[in-house]
Amino acid sequence: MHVKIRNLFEDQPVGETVRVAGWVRTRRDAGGFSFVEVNDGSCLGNLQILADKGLANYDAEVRRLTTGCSVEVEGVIRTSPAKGQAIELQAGAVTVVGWADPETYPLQKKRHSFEFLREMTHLRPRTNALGAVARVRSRLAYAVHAFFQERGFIQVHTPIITTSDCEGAGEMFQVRAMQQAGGAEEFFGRRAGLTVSGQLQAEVYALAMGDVYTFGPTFRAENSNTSRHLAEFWMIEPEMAFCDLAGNMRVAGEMLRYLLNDVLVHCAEDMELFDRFIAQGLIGRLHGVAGQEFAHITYSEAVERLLSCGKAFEFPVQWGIDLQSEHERYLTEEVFRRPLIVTDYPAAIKPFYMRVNDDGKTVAAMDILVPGVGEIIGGSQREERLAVLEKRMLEAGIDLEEYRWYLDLRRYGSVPHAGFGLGFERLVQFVTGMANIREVIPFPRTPGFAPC
RNA sequence: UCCUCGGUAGCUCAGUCGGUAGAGCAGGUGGCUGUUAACCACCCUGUCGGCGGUUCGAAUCCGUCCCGGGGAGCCA
Repeated sequence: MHVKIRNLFEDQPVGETVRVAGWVRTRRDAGGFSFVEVNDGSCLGNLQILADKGLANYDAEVRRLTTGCSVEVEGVIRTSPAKGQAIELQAGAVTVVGWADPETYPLQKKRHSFEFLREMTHLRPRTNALGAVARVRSRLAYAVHAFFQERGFIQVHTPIITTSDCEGAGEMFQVRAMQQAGGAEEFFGRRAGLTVSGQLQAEVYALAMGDVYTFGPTFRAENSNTSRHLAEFWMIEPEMAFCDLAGNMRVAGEMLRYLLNDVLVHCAEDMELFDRFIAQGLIGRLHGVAGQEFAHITYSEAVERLLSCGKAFEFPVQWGIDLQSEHERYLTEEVFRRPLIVTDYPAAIKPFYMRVNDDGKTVAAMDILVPGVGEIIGGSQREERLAVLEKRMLEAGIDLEEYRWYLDLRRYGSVPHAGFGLGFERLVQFVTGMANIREVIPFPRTPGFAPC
């Protein structure tokens, strides 16, 4: 049985015989022996293997090991006499499991650009940064479930294939069976697509189970080419019955702070890497975010502030027009310097399901903006009043009959409810400081790009 | 999709005025050393993103397409 290198670093079982398995990161030869650094993905650090000429395959194999080779090593853990590592493994046997021809293996034991690594999504997790991203992403996903499960939320698997377009959420990919290519009847009896949001279906379960959440893949067929958009991404969407906008904001803030605290504790070594090489000062900033309430202003207040700040924006600010990226960045990065919740947007620029405020002009919407990433959460209190919702849907040109099931939720036992969507990759971006969203998902899908 | 900058060796890049390309790293060979971005010596490496055009001659100028960075839109 193999031991995870992470456990060896934690337990430091000096004198014990152990077996590890992983991939060679680098080899250095000394007189009569070699240092082989092995990484098994369990942690950022490599285990230094001491392999001397007494090994049967020393000249034939050990001295030919290069970056990328896979090995099994059995030996005794010792305290390391040299600086750089606390323990090392004195090899009793080194088995080469798989070679990696250095003439053709693309990864070198030096830094590569992320653009270059993106050309090989199948090899890039073998690098320090992408491996760290994978571990942090996994931990964050775990913490998301922990947060909601600890609070009694029920996870709902909303459909991947859907026939309802969550209006305003973006362009849909169409789903068709191959056999219908000739124009035969739709497989599902009507047009279907990949989900752009699980919200509408989450509302169904919220109005039965109370507090629910979804955490699944989401698809947008937009021709977006930016560092923060993907055609396939993962989204977390809690939906809470008997909850208003204030409750929605509270849960969103608590969740983000919980996630940051969790990852700072459990991914400390990986976070150090990001802090040092990806985004200087990252850990300090995240601690700051995790330790205080988020700032909050209404859309109208935001407009006033932008109008009176004296700063010249490329796009003019005017009540009724959606905030531009430059406005959002100015507010969260320069004015407040922390996550900012903007609420109560004009009804005209928001989707039909958001609850109309008493002023009749705004809706109980909220966006959470975060320095460096921008919008990380979008949500709202939902319109629970049947008549108001029907009016909004008609104005939006939506066929009420198609959404009969959605309206039924307001027709029978309607309650105030609210929810939001958290872009999981944007969360990972914010936490790791990675500049491009294509680096925080294992296999990014963007227009013209989906290699494996 | 729009604006803008880029694409040269396996990687990161230089390449002047249009005259057919070179530096570090990587790789190979040898040496040295409890090494750790190891070190020293020598050697190898090119569809200059694709296609077309201008020219005696194009990495260099023009057109077009593809891909990438930055910004914008759409949003999470």
